[in-house]
Amino acid sequence: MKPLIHPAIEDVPLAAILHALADPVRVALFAEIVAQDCPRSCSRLVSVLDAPIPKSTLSQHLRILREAGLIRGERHGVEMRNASRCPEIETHYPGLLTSIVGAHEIQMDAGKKRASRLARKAARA
Amino acid sequence: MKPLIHPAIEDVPLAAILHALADPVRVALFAEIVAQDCPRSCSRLVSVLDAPIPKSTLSQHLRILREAGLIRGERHGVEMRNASRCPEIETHYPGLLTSIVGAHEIQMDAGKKRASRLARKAARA
DNA sequence: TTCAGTAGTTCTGAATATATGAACAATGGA
DNA sequence: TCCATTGTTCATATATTCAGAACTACTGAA
Repeated sequence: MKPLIHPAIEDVPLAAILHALADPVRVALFAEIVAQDCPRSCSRLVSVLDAPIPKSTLSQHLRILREAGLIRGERHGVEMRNASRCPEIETHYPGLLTSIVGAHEIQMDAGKKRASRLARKAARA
Repeated sequence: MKPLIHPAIEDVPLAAILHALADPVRVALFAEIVAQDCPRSCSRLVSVLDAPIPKSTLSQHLRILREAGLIRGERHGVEMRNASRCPEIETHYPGLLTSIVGAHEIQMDAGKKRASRLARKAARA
């Protein structure tokens, strides 16, 4: 089992941070980790996703978030706990993560509204 | 010559916006377009990049920015003028682009400082 | 009108990245 | 020890991206 990589924020190119969050699954995972104050295990994280994903894929996604400096992972026995590194990043790139997570929530809300509009329309027909 | 695609912001997934900006060349292009108040032609844009890139690559990068709703392109005679769509996006995702462009500038400054530190070190040796 | 030059675009194959099933490693009980 | 649980790594099929070559579209000059 290879040791986990946690780069210093100043060593992470902005492109890597944006790339890590430029994936619907990964923003959702990150937003959940940020929202909860206690670290989340991988298996608990899957449950917040719309569609279930294979665990190998989840593992890769979390590695990308980790190596982009966005989360910190710690192995506790058999499970892996994932915590956000927001405060560190906030000092280096003020407002960046807040606005991205905010945009993600705006998008989720818009999606819900669209879905319920479609549902009402279907119910009338 | 295919017509240019300019999607409505609400139809662009957040992932597409972040993906478009998750590339060093594309953020640099976008930051330049945002910084200038008058639209920039493709050829003028190349000059702001550190390394010159082939025009086919530039064309693809600008298409990605366009289809992510970030810029608006207009053909004027033989040239293509690229303008930012920041105001529209700002109303939909407040603060998003400001903080990303801001982060890009922070990164550029850090890069410059690092370079001049290395230069001084080399001069001493 | 034809030609040459300029500014971008599209096509295409090679290089690169991503997703996932299968095999594997690590830990904690029974 | 054996098994269940959690997650990682490997192999490979699939998808994306880059950049050279060929192309389109427009302009001005002859």
